[in-house]
Amino acid sequence: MKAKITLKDIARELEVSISTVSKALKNSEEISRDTKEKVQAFAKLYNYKPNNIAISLKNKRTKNIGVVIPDIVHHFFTTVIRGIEKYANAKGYNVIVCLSEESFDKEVINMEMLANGSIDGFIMSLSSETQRKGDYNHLKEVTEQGIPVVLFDRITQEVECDKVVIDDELGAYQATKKFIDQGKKKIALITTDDYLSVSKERTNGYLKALQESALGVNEDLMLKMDSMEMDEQAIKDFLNEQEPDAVLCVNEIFAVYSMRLVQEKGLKIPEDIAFIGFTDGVLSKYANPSLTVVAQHGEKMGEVSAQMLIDKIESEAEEETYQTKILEPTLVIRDSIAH
Amino acid sequence: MKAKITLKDIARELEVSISTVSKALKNSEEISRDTKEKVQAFAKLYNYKPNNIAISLKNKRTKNIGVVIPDIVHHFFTTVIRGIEKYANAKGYNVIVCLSEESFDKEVINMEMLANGSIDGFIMSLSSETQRKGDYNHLKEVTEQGIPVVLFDRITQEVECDKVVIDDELGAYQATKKFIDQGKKKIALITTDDYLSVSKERTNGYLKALQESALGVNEDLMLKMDSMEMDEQAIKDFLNEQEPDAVLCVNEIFAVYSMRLVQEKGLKIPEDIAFIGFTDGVLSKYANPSLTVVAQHGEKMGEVSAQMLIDKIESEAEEETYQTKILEPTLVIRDSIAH
DNA sequence: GAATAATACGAAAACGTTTTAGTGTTGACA
DNA sequence: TGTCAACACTAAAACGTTTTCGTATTATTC
Repeated sequence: MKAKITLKDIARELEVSISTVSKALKNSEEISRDTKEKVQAFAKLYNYKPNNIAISLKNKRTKNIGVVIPDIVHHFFTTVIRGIEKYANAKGYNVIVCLSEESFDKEVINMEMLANGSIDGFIMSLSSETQRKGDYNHLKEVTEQGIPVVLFDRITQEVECDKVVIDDELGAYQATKKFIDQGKKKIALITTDDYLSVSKERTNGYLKALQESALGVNEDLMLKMDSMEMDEQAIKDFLNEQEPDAVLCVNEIFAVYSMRLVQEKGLKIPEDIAFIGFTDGVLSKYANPSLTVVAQHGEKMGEVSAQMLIDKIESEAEEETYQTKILEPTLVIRDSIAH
Repeated sequence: MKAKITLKDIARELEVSISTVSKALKNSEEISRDTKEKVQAFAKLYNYKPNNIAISLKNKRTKNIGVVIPDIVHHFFTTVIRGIEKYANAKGYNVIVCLSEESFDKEVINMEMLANGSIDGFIMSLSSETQRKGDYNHLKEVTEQGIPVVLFDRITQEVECDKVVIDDELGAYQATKKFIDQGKKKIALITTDDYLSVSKERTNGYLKALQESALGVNEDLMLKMDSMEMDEQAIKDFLNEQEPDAVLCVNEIFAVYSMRLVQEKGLKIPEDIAFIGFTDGVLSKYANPSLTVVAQHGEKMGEVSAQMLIDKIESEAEEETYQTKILEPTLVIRDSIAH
């Protein structure tokens, strides 16, 4: 086991000062060619690598980004992480991932843990509990300390920071409109409670499309689930009672599960009943029939978030201007609707 | 914007020394009750939190774990991360996630980046390229520096370190045996090339079960895909030519895709042809029919890995004893086989 | 030959902690 | 009154860097 070598070790070995070693390794003009060559050769031989922690302490820059998300076993979030990781890594940053598991307390603890010097900035998506409580003091504290924050997807207007979302309302609007254009008459919505910012937006888009149409809104055709968990019985009852001919679901799982239910009843997809979900994950692609979805472009979202964050981190300026980037959703047409 | 307060600030404000402040905050016996109360009150008022970086530099402990995996948009790996995160977080550790994207070079770069002080240990699963090349020098260098490493799932015997795997051979053996017991005669295997340690193990289990049975091995019934990518045409051709009555796939995607293919041909699952896959992900659960799988218990694997790593990190002893933990796979029975 | 400039290097502070080894003051005891 | 211990605190080193400022030596100029 050979321990890491430090500047001090090199200095002692070569009988020069630490400053000389440091400068020599940086190819400073101050140091003679002879000394530089000697030091660099020695450093290379012993595989010297500067200690990141020491540099962080000196520079007050860690080159770490904290990512706090509610859940990682979720296709959308993993694609976002991938996008963040890609961009961040190319810029020499590491990504520290923390999971809030939809819990307010965990979100707070994780942020506090990271905010004490471990990271240069946060990228996060709010836990459902946080959105329900509407308590954003942990975010405000962090921004007040001058730590940049980028919120994505599950955001709030109550915190001043950069934000990245897709136009969820537009996505739901386009999907609903698609159903209307295809002559569907009983267009249902399966969603979660409105405290989730995204669910609310999506519901709005659904409502808007229906209001603009001849169909109008029928509250009975809207199923609001209490939590993110699948309540299989609730969906079953809902579909049996309402017998819609089209269903918009706020995620893939609701959609795929619903498809199986109606298929068991002998209905044909998309002739008898059509489906559109949100999130372009593996489920949608490999479902039978494959599911038409509103793609959220998670990877792009991650990249944009990382870019905004790193720009803020690296900009010397203390401008307090924040922007919200709105990405366009795309309808990915598959076999769960006519085409 | 209020900047973070340091020990020095408190010391100056209260006209005591930095050491006194440090000790007072630690409730040291050396400090008088008066002073302790004064310091602690002040610290609380100004929300003092020690700087993690400074502590890391002092202690030579970062309380960070580096996780290097090939891919994050993959259910198995995300469950492992969740397991790691859960355990690590409970122990006060943060998780830095790096993606090798199945690339040897990225794996090396990521490890080098983290090995210079950023983390206390690694948990990793090898990239396919690394396994193909068989070059593990980056791992050896790290272990030689005394940085503990835990390999999981995609491992190698060429590096001395702790390891966690599931018994892939046993899983495949049990699955194949299940088919045999159910009277299947033409049992096919769809796998990837053998350089992936897990594929090899699974193939062995499949072969072993067949050899022990009256059926024996038929090489034609084995399809080896070149890469992890789905080659849809290859699978289509294979199924058409061989017409198996049972198929074991090394992942969910191969299985779900295959199921759709045979359903389009009018075959009934599981009567005409049965399927078992690996990885208990969302796809298996929501596929139609739902897919029987060999569950890999990713979350458990993550927890065990994190536990082994943190034990090593925190054990003072310099024992050079390494263990390999083998987790038992479980067959999760669903509708893609008779039951 | 003296003043100046250029060269090559080192000392020391700084980042924010922790911790060891003092140090000065007080009170008790013989 | 001198010794010793207890108490409450401080100085300083250490972790591994970077960087500013200072300085000794040599070279250049008039």
